[in-house]
Amino acid sequence: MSKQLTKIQKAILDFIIEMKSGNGLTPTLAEIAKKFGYKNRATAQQHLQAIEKKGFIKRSPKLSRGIELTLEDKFFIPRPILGEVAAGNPLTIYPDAIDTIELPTIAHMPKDSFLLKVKGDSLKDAYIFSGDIIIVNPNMEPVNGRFVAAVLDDAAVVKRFFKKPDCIELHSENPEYEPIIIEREYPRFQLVGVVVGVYRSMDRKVG
Amino acid sequence: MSKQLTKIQKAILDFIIEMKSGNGLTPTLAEIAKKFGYKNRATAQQHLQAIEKKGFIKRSPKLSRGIELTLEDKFFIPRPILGEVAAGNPLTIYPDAIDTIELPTIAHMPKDSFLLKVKGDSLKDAYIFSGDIIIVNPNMEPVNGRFVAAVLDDAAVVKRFFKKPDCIELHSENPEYEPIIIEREYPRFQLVGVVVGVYRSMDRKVG
DNA sequence: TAATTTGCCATACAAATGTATGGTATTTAT
DNA sequence: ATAAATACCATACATTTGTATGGCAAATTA
Repeated sequence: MSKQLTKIQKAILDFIIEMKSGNGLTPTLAEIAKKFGYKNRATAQQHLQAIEKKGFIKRSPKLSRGIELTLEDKFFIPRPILGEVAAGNPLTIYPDAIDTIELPTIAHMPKDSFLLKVKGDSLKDAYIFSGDIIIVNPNMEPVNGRFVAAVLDDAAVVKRFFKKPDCIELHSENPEYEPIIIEREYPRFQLVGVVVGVYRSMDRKVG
Repeated sequence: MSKQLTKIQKAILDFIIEMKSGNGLTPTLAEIAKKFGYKNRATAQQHLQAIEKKGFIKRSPKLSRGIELTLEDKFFIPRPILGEVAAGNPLTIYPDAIDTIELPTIAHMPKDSFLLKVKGDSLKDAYIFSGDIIIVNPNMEPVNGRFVAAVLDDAAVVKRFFKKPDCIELHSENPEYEPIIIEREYPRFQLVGVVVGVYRSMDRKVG
């Protein structure tokens, strides 16, 4: 493998990854320069040359936003995990990312969705296991029977959503857990989003 | 919802999606014009204006490659699945896509990776279930114990890989299935790639 | 029929973009 | 101690890019 990146080079690479993960666009030289307070694009350009020389990116000459992440050939882009959830024993959601998972680019998420890492086996009846990553979309209308992530008394849970005429019910897959019933105007409940997918990295031993 | 797209407008939108799915970059006006044989960018620009007016894209003014797919928040992008695999009863791999999966957002598909759809419950002991999508990386060196996809007598299988001094063994997770032993130079065996991840869309009812 | 939309052309322009070259100071390696 | 890499600056240039304007023929809609 090539040499290591310097601190600044790594920061720039992180910015590129962040941009790409965010809006899908790789930054231009000007955007990099602005982000890091450079007074001209040449500085950014020289950093990119160094990063490319070390093999972390590949640039298409003359192509705007033409930075390719060599990392992507390894298929993974690091993404922050916002918290851990357990359907049975809710865990606290952390304000900042508690961990980073490398999600394959193919499992890219809708712009404003986020990731939660499942802890414990309380979702195993839904075929979701400890260590799996769930993708949560906060801008999706929940439909009865779908899995949703919700915050309840400052803890995060993942359960099936059912809207009843006068309340909302959150069901566990495991019948041993009683459904949680949310009365109208329950102040300490907030729906976070709909679970749109599950991803499991296979580089660890499963089973 | 807005009006429908014309044939040409749809073709341009498809091209944008194709570009974004391919290298992650949304095309410039010049690239669209070139693709469709226009002699200037203005024509492409006018089509984009029409497409935007109908609500299918949103453009960031002055930003190069600044086309956003409005679809992103609402819909999912279809992607080809190259075949079906079942660890127990191998199925034939098809030359063309047999189906499509709807992956969240315009996922950037790494160039040489591909998807296989799992059929049957023979991988259930590995926590992979019927309907799950496995992501296969053909350019990765298999390590003992990892799951690999392989073609054996024109059928695809997914099994754990073990390299022994004089042969290769493919193990099922389910002990009822006998390990497949590949002698050296077995002509009808070809390793396809390493399973790097599993993705499960949650828009269907699981469990 | 008249009005609008569609689909293309040409030209023009300011801003953005990638690139090249040369310079300076500091840090790191040899 | 000398060389190389690092991290910034400044300036300059050809292309690329998004945008605007005007024109024209065909198809669609009112």
